[in-house]
Amino acid sequence: MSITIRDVAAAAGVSTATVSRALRGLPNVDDATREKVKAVAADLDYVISPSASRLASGRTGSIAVITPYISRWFFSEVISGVESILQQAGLDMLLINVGDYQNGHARIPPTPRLKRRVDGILIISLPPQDPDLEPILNLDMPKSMIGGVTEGVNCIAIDDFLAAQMATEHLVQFDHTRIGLIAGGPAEARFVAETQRERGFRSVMKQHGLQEDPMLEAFGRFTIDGGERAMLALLNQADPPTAVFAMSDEMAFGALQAIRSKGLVPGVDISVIGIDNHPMSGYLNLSTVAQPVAQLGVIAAERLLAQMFASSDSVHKPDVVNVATTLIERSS
Amino acid sequence: MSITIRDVAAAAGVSTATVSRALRGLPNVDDATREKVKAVAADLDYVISPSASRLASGRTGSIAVITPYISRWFFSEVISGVESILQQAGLDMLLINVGDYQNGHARIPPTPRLKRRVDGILIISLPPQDPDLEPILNLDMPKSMIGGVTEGVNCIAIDDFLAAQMATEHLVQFDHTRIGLIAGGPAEARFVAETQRERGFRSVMKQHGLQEDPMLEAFGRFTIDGGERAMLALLNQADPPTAVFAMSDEMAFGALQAIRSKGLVPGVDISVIGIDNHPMSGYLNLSTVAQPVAQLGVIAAERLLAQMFASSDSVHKPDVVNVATTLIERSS
DNA sequence: TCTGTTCATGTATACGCTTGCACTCACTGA
DNA sequence: TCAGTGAGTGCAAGCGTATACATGAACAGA
Repeated sequence: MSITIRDVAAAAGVSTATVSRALRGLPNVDDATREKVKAVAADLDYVISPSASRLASGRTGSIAVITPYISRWFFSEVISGVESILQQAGLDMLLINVGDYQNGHARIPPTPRLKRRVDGILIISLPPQDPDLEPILNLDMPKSMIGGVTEGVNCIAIDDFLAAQMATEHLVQFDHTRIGLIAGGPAEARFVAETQRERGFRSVMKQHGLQEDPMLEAFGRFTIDGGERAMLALLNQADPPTAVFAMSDEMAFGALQAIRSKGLVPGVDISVIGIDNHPMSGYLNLSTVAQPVAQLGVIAAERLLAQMFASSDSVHKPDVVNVATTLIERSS
Repeated sequence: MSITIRDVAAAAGVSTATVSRALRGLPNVDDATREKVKAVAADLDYVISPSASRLASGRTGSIAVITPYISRWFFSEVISGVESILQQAGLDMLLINVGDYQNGHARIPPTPRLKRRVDGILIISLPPQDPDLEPILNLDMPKSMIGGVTEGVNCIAIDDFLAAQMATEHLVQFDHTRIGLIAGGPAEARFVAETQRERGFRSVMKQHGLQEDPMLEAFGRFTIDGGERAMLALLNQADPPTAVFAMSDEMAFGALQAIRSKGLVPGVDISVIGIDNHPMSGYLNLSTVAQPVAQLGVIAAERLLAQMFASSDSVHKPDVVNVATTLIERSS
């Protein structure tokens, strides 16, 4: 019923081998032959059967993107960047949301879905303690990871340590001494980025001889709501902070809201700075450390492709790429 | 090198046919045999080769999700909803961004990527005039569409006409008479939703005998920036509106910003209402008509699955499902 | 006892392509 | 002239599974 490579071969008067080579752009095909085959294929509206091609060649032509969220801003931006590269390369993207169990669904281990199904894996910000992470890393195929520096894997991230330092330093330069921290969650459930940002924060505090007060630290779960609750908790203390570093802009948005709800003015009564440069940050006048989020996805995808198509003799050494961040000063 | 169904068959002392049936849960397999096969398969760490399975069965086990954007809030929410259902059903999601050319990439027609590659297609809000739409609709496989009511296709959407009426009515009830409209773009490049929302707006205006002034209408491209520019254009007129209906919350955010930048207070000097109930809307006190975005994706995916697994005798009639919306009154 | 039925299982082919290998032929340089 | 070369092409063997069909056993009913 559906037309196959044999139909094309017959119509073009060549063998199926030649059709296959002609359509895939392989060398050693006469130009005239190639054009004829292409014309016939187009005429017959023929498309290669991916299943057959994959089975015969052993290549799946698709790569898995593993992410804990799909719709959160950071992740959707990264995914968008990744997709643009994969589309150009003609690869399919298999998007796997491993965080879906957080929405009440049963957790489906992703490893079996990967084994014979993809040629490469791109991991977005999985925390090192994620139970799925190790089996994934053990799979023998090219990998690229965004945000979580891991031994032996091609990693790409901003320098979270530095970004946190920039943010904290910015607050210090306004002579703040009681500086609060809105982190994501407790240390035992953190992304690598969180840990680094905390370290950056503490290093600047220490450097300036500022006292770190556990009472000035709260968890915001990387959500707006969480940031608001965290900020309220900080504000409701006897001696609230005069400035706050939030590990993400979205948590900072919540913090701004909390501050206003107390009748205070961000940037006047309390300073707030985040990390991301979320599209809303400009409208909320939030100071932040900008990171090129979609670009992270683009670069990670490009490096994954480089691994996949690298000639085996060009020794591949996994390493870490850091992308630059920029301090953006606004009125908060 | 990699282990096949034959290895499992040999190890379990049965034929490959039995292994295939046992692992896929087909009937007419002895319980003891099935358990043994499963145990052996688990022991050997065997997973079915999707390529081979697809080739032999003719089913691809994956569905295409076609979208004009990935990272915009509405679309990422929908995609997230779709993914959760597909993951449960064990189907792969092939995400195709047909709007990528807007980012300067060459437009890659999606149709060839669909033909032998997927068992079903889920389309998110493609405008009817999109050149890719017709060839996609002509493909002979189950389809489900979100947001664009189209003949012969399973569609799911909110009642955009009604939603716009609710929004406009809300403004009218505050005795506004000069009501502006921030639409997405000009009529010749519109999503179906836009057209419906415009009709809803005009119907209420007409119903209350309010004059529609072309000078009170602007295009915001469904972005924050666009909304801001549109609102500024409206405000810079001799006789600016006293209230504005924006077709999306994100454009409304921009409008709020523009209003404040003119020293005016939203909800006091000028009322604004949007559609979506974006997560930021609460923080910006934006009145809006809420739509269950992720739910749209869930329902569309479920209905697509229903089509795919429907017995052929159960006559399938494509139709339109409307999801309820809710007016949310805030101070804007 | 015999036939018909159902269930459990095996046999063997088809799915549509890729690719190693062999072949032809024109062309080169000795 | 002839071996050597390399480009262009065809042949045919897989790739790993699904499934139509065949087989055999167990069992029921007459």
